[in-house]
This record gives sequence, C-alpha cells and structure tokens, in this order.
Amino acid sequence: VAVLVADGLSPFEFAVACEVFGYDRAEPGVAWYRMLVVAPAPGLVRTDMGFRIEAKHGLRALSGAHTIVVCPATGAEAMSEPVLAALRRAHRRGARVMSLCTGAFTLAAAGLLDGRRATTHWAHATQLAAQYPRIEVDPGVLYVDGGTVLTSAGSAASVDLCLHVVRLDFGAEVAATTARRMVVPPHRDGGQAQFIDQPFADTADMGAERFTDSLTWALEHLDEPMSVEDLARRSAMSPRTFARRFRAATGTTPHRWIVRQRVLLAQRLLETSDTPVDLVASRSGFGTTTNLRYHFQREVRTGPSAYRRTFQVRPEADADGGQLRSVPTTETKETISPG
DNA sequence: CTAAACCGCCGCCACC
DNA sequence: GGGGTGGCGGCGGTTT
Repeated sequence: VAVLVADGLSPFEFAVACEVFGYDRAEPGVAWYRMLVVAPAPGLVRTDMGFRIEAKHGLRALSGAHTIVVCPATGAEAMSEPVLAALRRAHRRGARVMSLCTGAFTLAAAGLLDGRRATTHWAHATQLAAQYPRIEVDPGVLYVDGGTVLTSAGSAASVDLCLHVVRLDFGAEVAATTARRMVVPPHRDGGQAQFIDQPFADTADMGAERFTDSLTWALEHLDEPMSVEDLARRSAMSPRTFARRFRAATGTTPHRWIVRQRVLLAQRLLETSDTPVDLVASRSGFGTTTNLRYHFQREVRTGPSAYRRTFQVRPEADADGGQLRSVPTTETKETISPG
C-alpha cells in the first residue's frame, strides 16, 4: 500500500491510513499489508498543522503498489503533472486507487473519476461537481467503491473506507477485528447525509435512543422474518414515523439496514463455519439461496461460495504456517456493473 | 433468467 | 402558526 502525501498534508486522514494499513495486525501466519509513505519528492513534507513528516519514497514507488491511498493535501505539488501521470499509469496497470476526503480532487485532476460515481467531503462536493462535470458526485455517502477507484467522504469517513478495503481483502471477520482494535464500530451504515443537516446533536439524535432497543433485538433475531412494521411496533412508533426518524438518525432506510446486517452475518458464517450455503441463507434470514445470492452479490460483489473460498479461516488446519494468505488481487473484484 | 406479486419508501396532506 | 405525526397511494425495488 503506497500512501501518497504532499505539502499541506492533512494529518488526520494520513494517520487513519497508517493506523489501518501500517500496523501489522495480522494473525501469525497471515500476510498483512506493507505500507510505504510516498511523496512527489522524498524528504520532509509539511502538514497543514505546521509540523513535518518524512516520506522516504518518491513517485517511483507507486509503480510497485497494489493499492494507492491519496491523502488530502493543499500544496500545489499534490496536483502536479508528475503525480497525476504516476496515478494514471498505476491505475492503467491495474492498481487500486483510493482517495480520502479531498484527495478526490487529485484523482479527479488525473481524470480517474470521469464517468464514475465518487464522493468527497460534503463541504467540497459542489465544487468537485462544478469543476469536473463528468463526475457523478454523491455527497450523501460515506464512501464509493468503484472497484478499482474508491473515494471517501470527509475526515472520519476515511476510517470507513479503509476498513471497507480490509473487508474486501481479508474478509468481514478480520475487518471487524481491526475495527475493534481501533475502538470504532465495525460498520457504520448510512451516509454523511446525517452530518449535513444536523452538524450538532439535536432532537433527531435523541430519537436515536429509541431505536437502540429494537435494533439490538433485530441483530439478535436476524434469522427470523421481520418486517419494518415489526420494528416500528417494537420502537413504539407508527411505521411512518419510524421510517422517518430512522432515516434522519442513521442515513439509511430500515429495510436497507436489515439487509446489510444480514449480509454481514452471512459473511461471518461463510468465513468461520462450514455451514452449507442454503443453511447460511436461512440462518442469516434470507430464506432462500436465490435471495441470499442476490443481496450478497450486490453488497460484496461476489457470490457466497466464491467468498468462502477466498476468506474462510481454516482454524487448526495448516500448522505449517508457511502458506501466507495473500492479498487477493483484481481477480476477486469485478469491475462495477453499470446497473 | 424472466415475470409477476409483493412490500417498503417517500411525497403529499390533513391533523394534532 | 410552527413543528411533528400518521395515513394514503404511487413508484420502484425485493421476493417468489
């Protein structure tokens, strides 16, 4: 993983990348990422807080990277032609390119977002859209996974995108472990919409309290059929009000949330057990395999058994430890389908 | 994979 | 009269 920095670097997003990709959090015998800090010119890089960090590698290091993380930076060289060219070259070669926060502007300048859906910090979304009309800017999500090009929203959404990438590479279980060590929730649902309308805690937030009971109940009963109306009743609200409050507080709709939790559960079951797929389907509440496959494919971009083949953990199986689980390359991920 | 039934979401509006 | 609520119905996504 090459983390691209430049003068005017915003330390927070950079630190998030370090936190996720830099520390070796792997279990023994499992390969983790190897992270390099890359700058247009190796040496000291000024952060926008005034202190400096040292980048040991120059742009050349991008040519060997499997993943490139573009950090937000205000300095002119962040958008300089050599940087843009190196990014284009890497992407053409098949590297996975991701931006944090306003790092999206660098990807946009490189033309890598043209014709794609992308996001950035909500306060800069209009500017991005105006400056690059060919980009379909979605200011309402935490991140956009475009397959080989990924973008994330402001500051803390970097955590969400980085963990998402870990989930793609190592599976939901490892991603959840990483999240736990970072002491953040494993998966934040909903978009940044929730932060636009209500910059500070408000009545909408109080309403969120009323969800928690019914939602923890839902998490424990994912395998049972449950309708939105059930959840509404458990929260002592009319379905209409429940849906409305739910959206205001979480950014998603109730049904979408349930589906997502079910997919997460299915991922866990596939990774950590030998449960046959049709049983996984019923245990995760999808009922039929057709249904499981439909939603699994949509969220994870692979089918259930392919996912298991890549991520299933073999507990005491290979004690030789020599076989490192490699970071899957592009084979696991198909490019996004236009639908 | 397709078709058709079904259900959730959301805008609208009357109501509290 | 402001701000929230709940019912209705059409649309589009989900399930069969």
